[in-house]
Amino acid sequence: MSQFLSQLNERQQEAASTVHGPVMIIAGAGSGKTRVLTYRAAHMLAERHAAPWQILMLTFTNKAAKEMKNRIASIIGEQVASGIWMGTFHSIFARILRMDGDKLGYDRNFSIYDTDDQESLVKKIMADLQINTQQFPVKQIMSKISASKNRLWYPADLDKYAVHPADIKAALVYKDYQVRLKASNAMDFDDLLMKPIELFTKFPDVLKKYQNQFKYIMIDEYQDTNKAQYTIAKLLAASSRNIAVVGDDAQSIYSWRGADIQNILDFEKDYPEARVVRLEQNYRSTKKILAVADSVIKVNKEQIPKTLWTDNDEGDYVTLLECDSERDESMRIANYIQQYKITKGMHNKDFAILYRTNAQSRALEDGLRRIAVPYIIIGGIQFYKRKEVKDVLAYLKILVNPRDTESFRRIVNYPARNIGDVALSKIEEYAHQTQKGPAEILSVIDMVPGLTARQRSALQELNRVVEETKANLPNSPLGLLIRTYVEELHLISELSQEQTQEGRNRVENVQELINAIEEFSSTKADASLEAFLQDVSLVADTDNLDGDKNVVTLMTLHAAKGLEFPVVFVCGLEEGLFPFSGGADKESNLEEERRLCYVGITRAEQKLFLSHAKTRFRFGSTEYSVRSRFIDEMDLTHIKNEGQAPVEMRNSFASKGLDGDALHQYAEKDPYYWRDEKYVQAKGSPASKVNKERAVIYDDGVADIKNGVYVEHSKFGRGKVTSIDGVGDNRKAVVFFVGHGAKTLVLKFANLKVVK
DNA sequence: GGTCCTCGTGTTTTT
DNA sequence: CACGAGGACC
Repeated sequence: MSQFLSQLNERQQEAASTVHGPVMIIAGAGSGKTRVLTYRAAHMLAERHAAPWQILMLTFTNKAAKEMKNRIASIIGEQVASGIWMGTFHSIFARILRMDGDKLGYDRNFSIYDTDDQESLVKKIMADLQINTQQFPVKQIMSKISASKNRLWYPADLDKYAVHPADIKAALVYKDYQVRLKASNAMDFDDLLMKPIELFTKFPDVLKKYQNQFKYIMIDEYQDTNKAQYTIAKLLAASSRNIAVVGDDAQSIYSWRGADIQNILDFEKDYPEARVVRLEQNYRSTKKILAVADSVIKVNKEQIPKTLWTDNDEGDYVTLLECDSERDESMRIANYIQQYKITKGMHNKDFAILYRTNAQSRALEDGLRRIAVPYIIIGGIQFYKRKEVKDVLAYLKILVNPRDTESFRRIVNYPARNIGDVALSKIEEYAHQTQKGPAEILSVIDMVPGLTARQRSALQELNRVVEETKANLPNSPLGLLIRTYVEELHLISELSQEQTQEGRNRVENVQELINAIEEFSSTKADASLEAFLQDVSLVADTDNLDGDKNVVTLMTLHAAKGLEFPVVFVCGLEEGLFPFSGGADKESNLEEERRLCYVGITRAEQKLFLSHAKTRFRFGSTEYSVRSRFIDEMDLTHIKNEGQAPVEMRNSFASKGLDGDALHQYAEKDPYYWRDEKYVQAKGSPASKVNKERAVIYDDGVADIKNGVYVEHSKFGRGKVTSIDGVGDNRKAVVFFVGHGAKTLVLKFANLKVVK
């Protein structure tokens, strides 16, 4: 047994050293499952059971993959670790499809359609098929198609099992949808899982090739796999049977995306010889936090019984906050953060605020801004989904995949070229007739009947730029090439015409995208444009969470899975919101909500806060809410109910350094101010803005400077802050220095240090 | 074919 | 309330 396995407990060792045959690791929250997986891989490599490329590790998020790769690298070295096939199901199988997808009739440069692309395509199909979108909403049809694919159903299956008129329509659309995707040389997210199965079933030799290569398979978060993922794993592991899965049925929270908890419950049926290891010692949380988590989860009927225990301290009580409104909730959370920083010496990055829906973040942000606590929001609107970014990406996609109709449609009239629906359909018609992609028609645009001279010349110019860029693609630095491309397309000048903050942000986002390309091309082994496009199609916001920044983290409970923080706030514990109900709530949905609650609680290491608001602004009006049943299910002996906020605090908005009205005035004048990262960048933190919407507000040092705090100035020495005012770059403090008297200092320049 | 405006609608969670 | 889609007008 490798030396380093001694760093694991007995159960963990068993899981990590059982290399051959099927293994199921039931790993409770905080029981060190990532540790086990990484040590298991390291052990296999160190003992020469396997070469790196024979190991396939599938994770749920890119972030998890990255982290594991780093950890393995730190144990046995970068060189070896980088050879492991590690990534999300989607990214690994996209890679495989790029190599072998040609057998299914796809070009290796296939596009990956995101939800927007899907929607626009489905909409078009429904219009062509004359299906009423009032009666059958596009979103509904889309989700039926997606659900079918996750179940590995083809259009005929959906039709056969239809129980609702919408199912029949969906089957019709689905059929056409697949035809058009293929014609566009494109796949959607679901295809990335479904097509490999098709590939493996139709071409047994291809399956054999990968079976021979991947001698050892490990799957993280197995409870969240869907039918398609399950099937892929089963196919690949069929000959070696060296498959190790890690999961926790109590943390299954993705059934709405087709995840089937049965996959983990039935593992032993599929692999009767499986070794089952249970990891029940929690290293993360205090006894009280675990007890509360346990009291919630045990209400669920459907679960594998298990006892999670810990050697950690008893810990502090869990604090329950009864708030008047979401505004009150945010203020009290912010105040606790401030208080913990001062009295317990904690840092911003030690806190996480978790909520059920993204919409809740607004109010919470307000609370943090009032007392100048820097934060980052994970999720929300994603960088790669922004219009201006998608436009540029669409221009890039038509370079490598000229058959991509959605991308073509997106860019053909942006910037304006006088191409409307009429002209577009003429082009598409011609493309269809000549069996070509729409972007390929550009070079023979004169052949398309019925276009005006103005339209022709605009498209010829577009063609010139596209062809030129294509010609230079193989032998120019990618970043520079794209920069020129964007320049020649006048994309930036188009955006700069808007003299608004919004417009300036857009320009910045485009620049940032180009920076991302440059970074990609200088760091990746496969630095091709195709690889880049594939990569960005599959990134999520959560992937970019970096622990380096000292800021409070705000995110949904879903996004929090797999993470941990010293102090966690789970807020909005109200009936209807959490558990969330969209009308009829079935018991199984409720159980999933409860698991989500369990996930939230178990993110906390030392201290957990729970909160609910008695009134909440929803659907445009203030509604009364009843506190969540989850609170009532909890073991109250570990919970301290703080009740309502003390009266003085409820009235003390103005004394927190920033007056409410002033804040709103400022926000109105410049709504993007708060989301502007430039301020932080000026302070010497040049982090990439990619995926970081609504990011950091203040540099941390500035946030700590408050009334009454002692500070050190390079020239005046020590002083005491007597008042403070303003926001951002204009934030000023009056500081009384011994021997110098009171000075008004602009914090941005003064470079004050807080004296502890 | 573009733009402006109004009206309507909808808000779960994401690879 | 905030945003988008679609309609009317230029």
